[in-house]
This record gives sequence, structure tokens and C-alpha cells, in this order.
Amino acid sequence: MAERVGLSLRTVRYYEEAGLLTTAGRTPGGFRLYGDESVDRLMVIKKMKSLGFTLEEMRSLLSVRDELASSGIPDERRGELRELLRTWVVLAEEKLATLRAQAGVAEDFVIGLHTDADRSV
DNA sequence: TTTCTCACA
DNA sequence: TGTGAGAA
Repeated sequence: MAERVGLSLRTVRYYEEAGLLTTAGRTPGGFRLYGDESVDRLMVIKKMKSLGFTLEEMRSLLSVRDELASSGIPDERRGELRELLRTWVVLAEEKLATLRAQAGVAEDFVIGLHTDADRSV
């Protein structure tokens, strides 16, 4: 699984210990078994990580996702979960706005360096 | 090659 | 928030 998603073995196990990942059981010898949903989860985790979300935040979002995907949820609870998901959308959009602003700074900086370089010829 | 645990940053 | 090392 670590190889599939491009994480170290230690990291994948650490995420399990941190409650972000559930194994689909073990072999008789104790080896971890992973299902396809583990790939999904790890992709979400990787993206959130790169955006600077904490493990706790990942846990939070993943649990909402899980519950929403489970069956037999009362409509009222469903509404709550949808609402929670919307707050995550907002948080992600905030990250996006911050990064865009940073990209703008980087762009200006590079342009400035180019003009410096050109002038110094 | 895996697992777990303890230490370390 | 991870990683390294040792032992089983």
C-alpha cells in the first residue's frame, strides 16, 4: 500500500496508529490487509497534508466522509454531515486563496529577478 | 519482509 | 508529524 500511494511504510503505519486508516484485517501471520478504499483515504490524506491540514483535521473530514458513505443514516444527520462537508469546502477554498496569493508574490519576484538579470548584462 | 516498540527531532 | 533501529 505504501508503494502504491508513494508513502513510506512507516508513514502508512503511523497514519493507522493516528486513526486515519483502518486495515481490512490481517493475514494469519499478522500482515496488514488493505482494501481499495485505503487508496482513496490515503489520497485524501496526501492532498490535505500538502495543504497543511493537521492529522486531526484529516481525521475529522474522513469521518464525515465515512459516515456520509455509510447506509441508513437519518435524513437529519445527513443534513448535518452535508453542512460539515460545506465547511471543509470553505476551508479548502481559503487554502487555495492563500496559495494563489503566494503564487502571485513568487511571480512578481521572478519577474523582478529577470529584469535585474537583464539589466546587469 | 513483516510486526511492534522505544527513542528522537 | 513522522523516522530509525533493534528484536522477534
